[in-house]
Amino acid sequence: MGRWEPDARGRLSVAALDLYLERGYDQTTVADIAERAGVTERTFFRHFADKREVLFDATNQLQNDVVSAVQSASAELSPMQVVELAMSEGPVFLEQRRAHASRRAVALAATPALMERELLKIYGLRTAVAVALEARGVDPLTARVAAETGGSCFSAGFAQWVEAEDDRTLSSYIHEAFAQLRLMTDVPHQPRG
Amino acid sequence: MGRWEPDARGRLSVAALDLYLERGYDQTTVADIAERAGVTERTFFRHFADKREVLFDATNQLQNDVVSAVQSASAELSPMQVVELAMSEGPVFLEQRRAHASRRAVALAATPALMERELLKIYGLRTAVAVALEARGVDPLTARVAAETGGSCFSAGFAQWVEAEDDRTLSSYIHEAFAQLRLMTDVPHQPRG
DNA sequence: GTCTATAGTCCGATAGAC
DNA sequence: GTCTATCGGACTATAGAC
Repeated sequence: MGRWEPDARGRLSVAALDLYLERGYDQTTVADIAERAGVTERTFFRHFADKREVLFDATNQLQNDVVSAVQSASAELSPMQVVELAMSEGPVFLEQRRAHASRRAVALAATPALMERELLKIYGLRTAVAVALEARGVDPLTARVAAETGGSCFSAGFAQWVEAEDDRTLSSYIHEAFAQLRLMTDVPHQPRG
Repeated sequence: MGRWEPDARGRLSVAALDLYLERGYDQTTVADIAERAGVTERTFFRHFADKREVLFDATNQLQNDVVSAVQSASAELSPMQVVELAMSEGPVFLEQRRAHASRRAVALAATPALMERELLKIYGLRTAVAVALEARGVDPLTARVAAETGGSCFSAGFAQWVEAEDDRTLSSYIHEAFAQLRLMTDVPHQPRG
């Protein structure tokens, strides 16, 4: 056993979310978070670049998993099918963390500064998916639109999952959003090739 | 003529973009911007809430115009058609400002802090469009997916417009993104209702 | 227009694990 | 010895309070 309690990073993340919910993001100082986690302010900034990043460890993992899913998807699938598969199978590790995701969503909805960071992360995810599609030989415009709209379906599904109080999986909500998108773009007035 | 040069707000916006491009966002202080605009630091914060907001006057106007277009669209159009119309006709005032939009895009791409704010604004736009669709009687999930994916097509089209060096309109790029989306979701393996 | 709190950076010091 | 995680203090700039 070392000089310090292990997992300072994890304690900082927990303390930060709790405090953001208890008293609000603006009313929480980095010193408050560090104190509750039993470390100093300086340690906080060695683990996290800023006061927002402390809530985004899982989001960073999400991007890795989704991109991996794109890369390992069958070559026979269309770009949109690849995106639907990756966006629904990549985040399986979140299925067991719905309560935490829900509390986190409350903090994000209450704080524009946190929502900004969330949106930047999702934007990074969309961009990474577009790059991964291009690496499969998909042309740039198709890759961009597939990644963008796929990200939209992920966001819409995720938002419904954290708000709902049933037992449905995140994956099922994401598939539902994709299905809704197919229905909506399949309107009678639109000509098809 | 008053005691001060008119349009301090406009001068601050121009000075900020120029400085962000010249020396970078992080290397530019609010004092620098105020000095170049011929006002005090205090005046900057009276016009803009923070150092990022100074680049987003046009984005705020964009939301108003797009929402108005949704509200005044024909009742016979499908939700997706309403969104395509609003997303392509709302931003007509940008057509004459491509050079500025392009310079601004360079600053955003180089600065995550500015990109965060841009994404928050676009998120606000999507949300406002979803609300406007619901006010037309569209069910919430349909409204959300339509607004999300419509926003994606706007972003994809806008990104291509600022990067391109041809004479095509922003509107045409946005329509192209919507057309691409229709093609992509219209794949043979997908069952249709 | 002045004052202040706090975010975030940079310098280095310390102590255990290997 | 090297590597890695902690801590201390000084410092600038943002942003809000008075």
